[in-house]
Amino acid sequence: MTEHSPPRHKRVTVVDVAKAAGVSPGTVSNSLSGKRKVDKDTRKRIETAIQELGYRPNLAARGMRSGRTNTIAIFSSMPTAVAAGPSKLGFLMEIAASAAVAALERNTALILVPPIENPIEALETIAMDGALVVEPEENDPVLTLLNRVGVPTVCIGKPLGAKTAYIDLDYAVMADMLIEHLFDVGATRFPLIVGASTRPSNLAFKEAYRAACERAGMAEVIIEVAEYLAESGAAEAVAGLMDEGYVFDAVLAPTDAMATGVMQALRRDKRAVPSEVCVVTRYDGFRARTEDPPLTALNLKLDVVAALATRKLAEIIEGDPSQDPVSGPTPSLVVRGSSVRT
Amino acid sequence: MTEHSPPRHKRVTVVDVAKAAGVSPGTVSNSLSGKRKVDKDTRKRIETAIQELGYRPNLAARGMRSGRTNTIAIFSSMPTAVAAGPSKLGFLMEIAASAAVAALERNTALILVPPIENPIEALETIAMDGALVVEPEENDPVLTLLNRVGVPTVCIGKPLGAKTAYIDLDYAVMADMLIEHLFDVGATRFPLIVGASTRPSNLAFKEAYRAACERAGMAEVIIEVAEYLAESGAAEAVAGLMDEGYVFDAVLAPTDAMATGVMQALRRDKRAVPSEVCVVTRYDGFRARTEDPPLTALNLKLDVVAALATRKLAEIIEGDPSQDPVSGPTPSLVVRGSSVRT
DNA sequence: CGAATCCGTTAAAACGTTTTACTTGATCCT
DNA sequence: AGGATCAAGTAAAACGTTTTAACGGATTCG
Repeated sequence: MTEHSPPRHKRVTVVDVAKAAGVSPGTVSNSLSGKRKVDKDTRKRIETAIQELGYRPNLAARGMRSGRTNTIAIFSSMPTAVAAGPSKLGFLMEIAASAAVAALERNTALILVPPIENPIEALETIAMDGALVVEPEENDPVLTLLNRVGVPTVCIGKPLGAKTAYIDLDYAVMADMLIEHLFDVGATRFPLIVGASTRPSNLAFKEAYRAACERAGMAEVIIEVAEYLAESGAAEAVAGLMDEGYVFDAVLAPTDAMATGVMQALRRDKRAVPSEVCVVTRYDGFRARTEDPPLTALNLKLDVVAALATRKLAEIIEGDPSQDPVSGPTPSLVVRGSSVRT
Repeated sequence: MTEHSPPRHKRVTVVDVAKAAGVSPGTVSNSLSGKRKVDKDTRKRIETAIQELGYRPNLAARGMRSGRTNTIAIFSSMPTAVAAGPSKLGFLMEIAASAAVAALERNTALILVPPIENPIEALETIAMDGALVVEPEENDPVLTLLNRVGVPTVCIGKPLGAKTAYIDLDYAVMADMLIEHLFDVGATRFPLIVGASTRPSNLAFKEAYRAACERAGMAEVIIEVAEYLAESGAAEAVAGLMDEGYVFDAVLAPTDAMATGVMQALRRDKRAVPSEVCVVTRYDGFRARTEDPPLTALNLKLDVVAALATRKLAEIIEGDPSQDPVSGPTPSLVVRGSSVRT
């Protein structure tokens, strides 16, 4: 267009290909999409014409005609997460990365949508067939907007205050796995250090922990820590416990940043991990792996979660009206040095 | 919209709006785009019609007509990075997150493209006006493909073996900042632990280190570590140095994973950081921040880098033929416990 | 043998915008 | 007053596909 030297090749279109192959554009389209039968021989001619001319379909045109954009968006609080520190970022990104792969396998592109003041504007800016929302908050504004506008949506983690298909991450099972493990390695008394918000995972952990205490006749010690000061908050909490003379032989700290804080506090008090105190956390991210000793955690199989979500979304886009939740994969326990003597 | 007994609302189009406002479709278009003057009064009527009908433009149609998709892609080796561990992932994602924001500010969506066996296929699947490539390798296949097909491209970090616009990350400056800092805090002898590949950053660090040795009359000790075993490789390297009786009071380990390895080795040998040995690294990511003590590093201002890259790409897409590199922001030193007594 | 079915193909209609080339009436100069 | 400029708007073409309805010819069926 604006080139001064290069004689801009006009775009090669399907009609050019059709001419070259001596057929009609419709046939080329059918050959490409496979929606209708086309003769072996003509298909070959079309194929070679495409090669020769270097034809590449115009996706916008295709999208307009078919009403599909072959694009899904993932709404993530990424930049927030960048600020919030790498563990949340890691979580989001592990999902985004896997979702991108899963989407591409379905010939779909994944758009990264950062959090925005005015999400409605994003919808007029970004073409999408559907949306993925990662761990929506209660009455998530983005989610309600998507619903209102009628964009097919799948949440990862159960949305509170909105009905939408979602991948069910069973926090209760996660909690039980970790708690069982602690009992298995001989723990008899341990507090739960948990986020103070009403986020579903927090609630589930509290409930599971209470039930376990009930069953085992263990004293209940739940400490709620404001989420935004996860690390230091947890460290203080544990330090407080020790000051009070509370005796414990393990700590259950589902949020990994809090687990890091717990480890700091223990180190400062010269409590050996795991010989004196075991520590376990939920998300097996960077923090868990690089602690010293590394932390026992759960493999949440986020790649599977992302793939499931992407598939479900594709189905809804295809017209499947079912809004039923899909259960996520069962996590597996990754036993590390923080809960077992090597 | 989402009704289950769906009396499927036909899409509201620009002609519906035009009818409602008593004008022609063209005028609606002009009003929306602002490309031509339209009367204050009519514009208002159009505005209200849009509100009333809930009109939302069909981006595919718009894209087809205008030849723009308002979409850029970021090619990243993300899943590879997931596998490679969180520091590389963090680096990529910090950039992706910021690029997403910068793009959205330009009414552009950012597509996350995972690495693929057959990148050519991605181009027929994903509509994009341009592409961002993060730290391309030498003769990067994706990059050459993009160039061949004529997709406007901006690299982050200088591409070797391809001419494309890029954001120049000045590794030499980074190296000098770290080296100067070490001298400033009194270091007199330190090795360089560096990746073995020909990646530009590795070369720049080696060169800067050599020059500094020359200037300061310091013995040159460069240890190259295979990148894929960054952490353990670096740990072994440092252990080896200590075994040989090499005396040093600091370590320059630009790759953060290697810095982590260095710290491990020092801990094992009971060398106190920073009192006996200072350690510095380049990327101020999660690793640097969570080491104990946390590592002195550089704030690379990746958000600025991403914004610059996005802007440059937009300019090229707009038709600016200049392929000149854009210099990235000057990093700033983040001094932490690993190089200074608190 | 005539009717029905099937197969591969095609011409033309759509998809929803933006842009181009024209209109129309008003305002401006000398 | 007569032409030129201008402002605001319009009708229609164009963008590159996919899809629909129709078509001729071959095959099958009764």
